[in-house]
Amino acid sequence: MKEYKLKTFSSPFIINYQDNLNPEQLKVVYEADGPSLVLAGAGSGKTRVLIYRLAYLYEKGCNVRNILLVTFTNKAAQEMINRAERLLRMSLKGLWAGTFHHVGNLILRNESHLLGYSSNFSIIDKEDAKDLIDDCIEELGYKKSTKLFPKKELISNIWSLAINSFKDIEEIIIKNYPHIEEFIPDIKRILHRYTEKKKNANIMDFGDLLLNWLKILKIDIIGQKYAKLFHYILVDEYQDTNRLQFEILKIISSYHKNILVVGDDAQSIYSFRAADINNILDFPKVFKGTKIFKLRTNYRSTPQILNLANEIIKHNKKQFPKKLKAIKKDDETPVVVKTKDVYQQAQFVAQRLVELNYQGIPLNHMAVLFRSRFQVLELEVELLKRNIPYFVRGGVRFFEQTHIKDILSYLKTIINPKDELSFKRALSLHRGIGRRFAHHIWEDLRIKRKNIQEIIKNLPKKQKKGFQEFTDIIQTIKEIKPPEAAIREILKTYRDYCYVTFDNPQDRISDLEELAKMARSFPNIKRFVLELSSYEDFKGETYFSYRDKSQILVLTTIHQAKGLEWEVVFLIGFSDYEFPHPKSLNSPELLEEERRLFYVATTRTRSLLYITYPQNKYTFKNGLIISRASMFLYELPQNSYQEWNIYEPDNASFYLD
DNA sequence: AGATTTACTATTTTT
DNA sequence: TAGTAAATCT
Repeated sequence: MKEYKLKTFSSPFIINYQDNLNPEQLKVVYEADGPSLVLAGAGSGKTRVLIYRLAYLYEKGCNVRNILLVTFTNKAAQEMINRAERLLRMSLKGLWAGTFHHVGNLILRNESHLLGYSSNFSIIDKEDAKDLIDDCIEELGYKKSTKLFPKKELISNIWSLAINSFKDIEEIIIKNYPHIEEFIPDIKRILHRYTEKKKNANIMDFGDLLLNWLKILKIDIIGQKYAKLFHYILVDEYQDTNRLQFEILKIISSYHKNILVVGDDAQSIYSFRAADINNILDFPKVFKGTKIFKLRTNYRSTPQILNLANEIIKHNKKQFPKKLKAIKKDDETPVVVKTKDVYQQAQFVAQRLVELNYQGIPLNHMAVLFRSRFQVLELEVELLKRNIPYFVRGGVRFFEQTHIKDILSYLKTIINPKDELSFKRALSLHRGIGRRFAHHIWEDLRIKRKNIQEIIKNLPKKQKKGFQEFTDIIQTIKEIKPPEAAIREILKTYRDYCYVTFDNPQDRISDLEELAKMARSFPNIKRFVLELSSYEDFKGETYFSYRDKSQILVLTTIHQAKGLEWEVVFLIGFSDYEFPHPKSLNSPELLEEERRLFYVATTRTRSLLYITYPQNKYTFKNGLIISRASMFLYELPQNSYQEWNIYEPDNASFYLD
């Protein structure tokens, strides 16, 4: 009898790889088995390659549950999955995808008991981490006013740098913060206490998500389990990974060895967060038998833009040398504009924006990039004056706002009763109870194991009322299943708190209404709280979603412009003293990173690039300084850019107010 | 506990 | 200048 085998998948559409990818890209899609390093220049379609590779693996019959896709943001992962699904006309549900933190979180929920954590551990953000460290400092009896005693923020930074770079605390301090060397033993004690406290409270910070992930992978059976699980591992933006992430990758790729990393060493710009450019430079050395692929065709930019970019990056020593080829037609040479001061710079940008918009380029095809946030302030004023709708990327994140965190702290207390931080936070929102009392009550309740009635009995009148109010809320919402109802219950009292505390209570309350609606799609409080961390979409950005996106101009830091592109780009504040950042001047490594930053900025451009710098600049420290263009400009050949001068009409005074 | 004053220090930021 | 952390006052 003849056997007829049905395919395990069936897609009625055949993906046409050949017509949609160039030979360089095709090679990656078909041949990137085993350790593979794809060096993808800016605008060379690296994301597209990953998407097709994903589709290809799926078509080959690989179960999506055996594929891991790691990206820089969760949003990026979502977008890639959407595109791959459109390609396949299939759902890729079950695929492991997201940031390292996200995947670590998912895995730790199943395995954390191995480290003495329970699966409902809470995650704290940087602000919370700072507060917890502050508690430790006080607990250990340090006087914060001691001269030079490191601030809580610094200690928290040291912690995260140490973890992510896989170095010890001492080394980090000596290298990055030599001025507090004398406090090394103290910092070690504080961080030791910090670690203990987190464990007792069943909470992890962002660093722990990676560190603990690695810890459980180091347990032989667990390491084997995940190494066997992930048949294929795909990593995007590999140039911005750090040492800790690298160690994780080493273990989980050790069985099937199909690890494909994609990145551009010229775009590594996150060293301040322990990203290590050596990860990409050393990849072939560490992963034996690495195939190296190069994507050298640039689809994004005109030859003029690309020429400039090539000229910029040429001056970096530490890199894989490569030259990008443009396929676009010739267009305008990049423009460098010298302006009198920041106000004239703002005027220029605004006027040029309007002109280009009038010529038919929609506002959302243009962007203004800058090195540091303060550089954009004057432009914002100018845009407001001219009624040009704009949007500054990366404001405070939705879930990091005080009022959102306040409400969540009640829910977190219920899910994780050990969570000291959330308990104290929620409790101290009630009249009469501050930091100190919250701490006392916590100790009585959890450490001395007194019961609630007993505690209430011994409290002063004022505090008694506050604590009673708090316990009532907790009792009530414990009975409530749907998270939406629980939030509304908390809001009954929190609403008043908003009016007393904030100067924009209405805004805050409507945010919270929004949060309640968001909670609607979750069956219970636990699911809501635990899954929030992957809710990347709910950022400040969504606020603007009701507006017509095509009519909004984006203002963004260069860092946040990663992976994006626009028809027209304005790079402002390109003056000496500001770009490169003065602090990078005496370190060759940092200086190279600043140059890469310049490279990233220019390569966001599809066709028109305006680089502007103000000559006169007021600083708080030195008063007026006269500045040249950035030192990076003088490294470039004259013909790679054109210079514009600004003329102001003599009777300009009528224009001023 | 909560309000007010004083002192200090100015990148970039994801989860 | 502004925004925050720490100290001091009520």
